[in-house]
Amino acid sequence: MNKLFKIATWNVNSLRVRLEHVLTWLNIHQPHLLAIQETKVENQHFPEELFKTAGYHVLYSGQKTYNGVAFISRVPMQNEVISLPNFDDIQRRILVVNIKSLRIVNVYVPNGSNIDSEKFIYKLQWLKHLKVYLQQELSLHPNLIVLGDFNIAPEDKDVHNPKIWQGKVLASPQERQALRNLLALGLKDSFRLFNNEPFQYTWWDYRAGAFRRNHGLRIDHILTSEALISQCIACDIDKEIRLWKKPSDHVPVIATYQNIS
DNA sequence: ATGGTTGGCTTCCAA
Repeated sequence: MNKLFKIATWNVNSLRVRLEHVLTWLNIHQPHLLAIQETKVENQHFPEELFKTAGYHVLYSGQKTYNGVAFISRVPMQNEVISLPNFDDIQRRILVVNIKSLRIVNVYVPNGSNIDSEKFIYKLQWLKHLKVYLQQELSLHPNLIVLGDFNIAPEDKDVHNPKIWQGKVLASPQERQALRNLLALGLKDSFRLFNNEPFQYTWWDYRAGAFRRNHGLRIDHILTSEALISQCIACDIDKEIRLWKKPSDHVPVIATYQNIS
């Protein structure tokens, strides 16, 4: 059993607008599993048949206009969870599945707007409840992967201009502490297992030529539990597709695992 | 360069 297992995350910023991109990207990369965020589509309108025809299994949790998460998979999945326990929330931001021996958590962490806002308080609350939930998950499922749009740049080297971003939403000390609290449960930032270089981003603002200037942030992550680390053999950002016509403002992150049974 | 872009059943809000 040395077959490689590829898992990706991608905030598509509207699945309906990005449908062709997603199908094309799946064809090129052939991941076993893709976790997507910001589908912005209600369940009744999810393009399920299209993915099924292309040979994929799908699971989704969506709402009108905002948020929404989904899994697209080559292999069957068992849906387990679609909301954080003990946290009353109508926003569709989490989806959890079992695939093979893996437990996989897809998250769309709240953006937080700015640090003086109600939305920021909601973001920190959401992350606090996520931590409690993941602690419980890890005790039951050691082979855990948590991936998605975390809306947090872990360190200054994940930010194109740390001076401008200092204390701002997506890079504030409170958010970074919340992310460290998740990592302290026994999770690793998979990308940083293989690449310690700065200027490696997953999101660029649509405005002001941010991509052209590489004015980005690394806010999309794949966290791998300690039990799985030795099986994680690569983690890469697919920056190129930000050059496609009408791209999402985020690009995919792909992790490769070996010996998954 | 304190600007500007995208998506959404839109005329402003969220990112």
